[in-house]
Amino acid sequence: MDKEKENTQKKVVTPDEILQAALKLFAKQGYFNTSLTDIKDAVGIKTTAGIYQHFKNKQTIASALYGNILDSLSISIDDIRRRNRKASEQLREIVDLLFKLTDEAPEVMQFLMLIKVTEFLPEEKPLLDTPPFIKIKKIFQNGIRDGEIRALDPLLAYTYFFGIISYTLKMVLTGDLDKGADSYQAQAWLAAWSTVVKK
Amino acid sequence: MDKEKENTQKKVVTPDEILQAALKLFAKQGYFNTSLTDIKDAVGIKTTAGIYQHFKNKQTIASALYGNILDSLSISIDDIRRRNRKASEQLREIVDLLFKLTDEAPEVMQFLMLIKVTEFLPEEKPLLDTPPFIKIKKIFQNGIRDGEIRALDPLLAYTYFFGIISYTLKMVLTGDLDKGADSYQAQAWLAAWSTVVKK
DNA sequence: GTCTATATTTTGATAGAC
DNA sequence: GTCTATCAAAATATAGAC
Repeated sequence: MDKEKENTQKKVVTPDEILQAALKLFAKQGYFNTSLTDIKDAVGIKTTAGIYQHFKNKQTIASALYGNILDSLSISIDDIRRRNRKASEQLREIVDLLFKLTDEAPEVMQFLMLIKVTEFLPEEKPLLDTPPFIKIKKIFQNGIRDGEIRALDPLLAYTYFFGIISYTLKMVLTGDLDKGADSYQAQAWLAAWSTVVKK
Repeated sequence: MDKEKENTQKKVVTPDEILQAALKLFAKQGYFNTSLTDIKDAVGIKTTAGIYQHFKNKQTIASALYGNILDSLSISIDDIRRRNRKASEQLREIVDLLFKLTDEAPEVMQFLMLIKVTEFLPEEKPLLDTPPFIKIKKIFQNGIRDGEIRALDPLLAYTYFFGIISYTLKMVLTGDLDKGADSYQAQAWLAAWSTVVKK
């Protein structure tokens, strides 16, 4: 019995606590392996009924999480694009952000990169059609237009570049690569950038 | 009612029919979104009881599928390694195989690349610890030893190379890239190989 | 706004007739 | 070896007391 709030009565729970707990559980064991009972245990209330005060159902929790993560990412990318002009600089900062997130908020990155969201949120847009990724694709378009990136289908440039970046992060998240993401960042950037740079 | 075998009585079903139907359903809608009822409908028997004649439970079906796919892949890779000496040639043929499979047996590739198998088969080894992928990693080790591939951690070589290949295939499987996989093969190979080749 | 208690539904799974 | 019939378990979800 190493539960923190054992037998205390009427613990008060906020929507954000629920989201945090759900994120951890979804990242660790997947959406379908996580029941509302698991979530209620994690936030320390006695029944699942408390959850329904804040969220309509389990899907809504996942949807809110997905939305929050994409919003936050979108804002970061806006900021990066504002502060940098060259595609190489923008991509470098995005890579920096993703590697940092992998070390500091792995659950967020698991949700973003490992989990197939459309499997439990069929209403949601596929990842590539969401604002942050639309913006990233735009960076490749501009990079090609400006001659920084070699002439090829922008979507393929995106694919090669993020193939390397996201597979590296995936290997870190799964533990197949056993050091922190930051250990691999410099090399991965070089490898990824070299696939698209105009020489 | 466009069901083929409507109202015929006592349809006989083989284990392989069940596996094929399950593979399609798992690939299309995911393991957890696929019930035994879905599978029984797909194979055209009247109740789920018939399935239990051939498989102990739902997990066993997925496990058999996973095993079959890995076995088949392993055999193909053995064959490729036997017929080719250089790492570049071996990898080229493996890439060829994977792109062909993506066009000709997309469900198999979905199972292999898009589905997080450990989520519903917790007993199974992670993909990278299975024979076919152990052999692929070996190819990178040998390539480095022989000076064909530049000196770097073999697992990173694997990561960069297959980052590009598998992300490209993933984009095809999800429909984000809208032509057949074979349209992208030559370019993807060049991009992937260039990240590891010794120049 | 959390609690007790319960309803509802779905799904995985089995027993025994044919 | 498929069928009918049924079970058991688990999970989502709700009603109403406090």
